[in-house]
Amino acid sequence: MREVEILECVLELLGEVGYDALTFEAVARRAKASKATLYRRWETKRDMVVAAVKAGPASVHRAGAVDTGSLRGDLIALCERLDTTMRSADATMSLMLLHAGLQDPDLCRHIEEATGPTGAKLPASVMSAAIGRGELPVGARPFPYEEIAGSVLLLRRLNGLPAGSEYLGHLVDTILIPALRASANPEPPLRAIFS
Amino acid sequence: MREVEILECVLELLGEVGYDALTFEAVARRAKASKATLYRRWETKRDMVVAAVKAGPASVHRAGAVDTGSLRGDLIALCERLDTTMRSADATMSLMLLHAGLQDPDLCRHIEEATGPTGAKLPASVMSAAIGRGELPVGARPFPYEEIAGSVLLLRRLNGLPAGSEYLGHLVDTILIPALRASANPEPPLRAIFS
Amino acid sequence: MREVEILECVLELLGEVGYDALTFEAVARRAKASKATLYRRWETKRDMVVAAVKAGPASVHRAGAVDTGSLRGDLIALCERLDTTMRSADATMSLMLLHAGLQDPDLCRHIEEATGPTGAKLPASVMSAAIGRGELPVGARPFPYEEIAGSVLLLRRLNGLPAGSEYLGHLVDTILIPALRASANPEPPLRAIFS
Amino acid sequence: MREVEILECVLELLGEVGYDALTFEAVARRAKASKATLYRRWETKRDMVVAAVKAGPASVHRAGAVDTGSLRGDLIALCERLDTTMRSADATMSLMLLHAGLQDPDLCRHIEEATGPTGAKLPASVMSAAIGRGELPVGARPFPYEEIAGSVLLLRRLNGLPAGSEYLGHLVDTILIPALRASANPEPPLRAIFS
DNA sequence: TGCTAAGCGAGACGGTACGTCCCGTCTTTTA
DNA sequence: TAAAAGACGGGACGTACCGTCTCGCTTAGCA
Repeated sequence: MREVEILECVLELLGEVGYDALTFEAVARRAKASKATLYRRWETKRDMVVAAVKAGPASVHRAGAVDTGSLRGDLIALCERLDTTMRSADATMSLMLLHAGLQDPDLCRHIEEATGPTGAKLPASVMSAAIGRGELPVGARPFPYEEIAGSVLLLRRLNGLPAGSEYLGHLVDTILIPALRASANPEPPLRAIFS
Repeated sequence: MREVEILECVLELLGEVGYDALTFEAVARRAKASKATLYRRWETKRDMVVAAVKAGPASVHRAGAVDTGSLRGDLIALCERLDTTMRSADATMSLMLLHAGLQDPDLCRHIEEATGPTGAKLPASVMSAAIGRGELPVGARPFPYEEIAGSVLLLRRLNGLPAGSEYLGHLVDTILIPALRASANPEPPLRAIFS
Repeated sequence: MREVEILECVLELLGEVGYDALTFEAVARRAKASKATLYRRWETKRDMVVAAVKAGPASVHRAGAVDTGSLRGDLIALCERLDTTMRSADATMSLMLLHAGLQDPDLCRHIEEATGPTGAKLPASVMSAAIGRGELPVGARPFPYEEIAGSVLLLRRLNGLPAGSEYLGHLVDTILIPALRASANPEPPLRAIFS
Repeated sequence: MREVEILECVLELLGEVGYDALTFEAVARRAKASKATLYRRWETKRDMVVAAVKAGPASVHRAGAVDTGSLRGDLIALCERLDTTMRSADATMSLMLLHAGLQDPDLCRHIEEATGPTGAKLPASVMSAAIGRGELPVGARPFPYEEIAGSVLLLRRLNGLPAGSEYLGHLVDTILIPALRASANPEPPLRAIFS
């Protein structure tokens, strides 16, 4: 179908020139399509790119499971993988996908499916291993990791700040692990603890 | 000096049409300046906007101190203020400033000075009050808040996700407070706790 | 068709501001056309103007035939008409048309057709009348007039020199009439005459 | 003096890029002069170029006298020299100099002095030789040649038309020689001749 | 000897036009 | 009969000159 060929061109061009420099004109040229044909299908550049990403083939870099033997090590490994994922695309692309994707659960899912374990999710295997080791209480939930890690690393990436092992260690120790530990019984009455 | 007048126009236009739609042409028209004059000073739109923000007057919306009587309330109030700050500019603006600014400590400081208490910092008064109330241990440090709150809220803002009181409560309870509590003596040996 | 409207504007502007001051921008403004539309059709200003002149309607100032009763009078009248024609356009226009036109027989013919009897040609009626009066020998040919008159008058015009009746009389008496008379039997053996 | 250096740059640039493409900016750059300095001296580009040509050194290509043994041969040789002279400069330069120069007798003389025998004048030696041979009557005057040759050849040059020996022969035979012969006793009553 | 004033370079300035590119809409042609 | 091909008005891009102007910095000459 025509649409598929067009979207392949979109992805090619995205890779070559980035999101900002991608134009309808160039897509039409590359796909030997009429601009009218493009506009008939997608109202905006964003729509077109989103469609292209949705249609894109699952990028098969399925990495293996994470298991370093400790929660701390696992979390750092996951963060590193996530950071790698982010730095592999260009900044605008990352941003565009985030900007577009998280408004669109559909696309969000497509990206996850397409890109495999990105480090944005905290795998159940890591959780259960940590609980088994006694590092996390039974009932701990992945929310803190998933809410925090992506945001913090993306912004550091956008801002050109490093996310080296020192920083990641600090992040894991002072934020992620305390929050994960507390996630089993959320919102305990504060008084109770210190009384 | 000519530069000041031009930058005022830049800020006006930024407010009116946003970053993406801001053009050299429009700035030149508004400032009754030649395009050559603009290009002589700033190579790119980003440079020009950054200069405008740096030069911009302190935006006097100095809000009062936060003191709701509880750490939880204070944190939620700070997050709300931060969210408001972010939503006051348009998305691309926020992003641009972040993208530009955090690479440039100068600009970073300028923004903070210009915009007053944005909610991006955890005021010492809030910390000490919480410690006085026994909500936080002596020695607690603001790092978790400052590292997390900005990132998470900005991304939610960029993604059009709500940051209502329900969400903020959850964020505060499951992430911020546990992490702040743990910040006094970071990296305790994990075993020690659960043994 | 769009092209015709545009070329009309070109001719208008040519008349108003002259060739040198004519710009693509102004044509686009006047014709409410995009500059791209102009550049798509004509690579250079000269091309555009040449096209406009080619397309231009026959300028209806068809003057009547010349017949003053003597060859001398007719020739002076023709020169005056030619001079008037030349001075009606601005210098650069004249030059441009000559420069462009005479390299392009097509355009050359178009100009002649468009502008009617310009005085650049020696009408057959003038020739035959002169022959009838005995002022020219049978077999006289218009070449000397046509080769000379245009060149000389154009250059005087370009150089701002006058071409008044005194000058024209001189030109006719000392150059045109002798040459026309000699044109019947060209290249007579020189000796024969003075022997 | 500063002016001399500047005018040298003008001549250099004239030679390199031609008249049309010559700009005040470029002259200022090359001469390391301020634009104000240029404008203080010359109001227009034409003025500046004219000044440069006036100041330019005499170009010493003084060619020898012409003497082929016949008037016809001499005239053709002179025309060829004139044509060569014209084709040595670029079209716009020729035109500019003519346009500027012939309005300005000063410059006109400067050009003649600077460029030596250009073929634009009919040397007295050629005239007297022709009279001696009986090819021209006593009292013949050079006006027809000088008025005609320059104009006709310049226009052919501007129009890219050839001025080969065939054409020159025709020009000499049908126009120049008859007119020169008639120049001794101008304006004979026409009737007288054919009666 | 010290001061003043002219001339200079440097280049900023508001403008205008350049020629290119892309936008989003539209007709016209081809298969 | 839908798609390609691409013309169209619009408008921003970044560059180059225009002609005017204000700066300091020489560098005299005059005091």
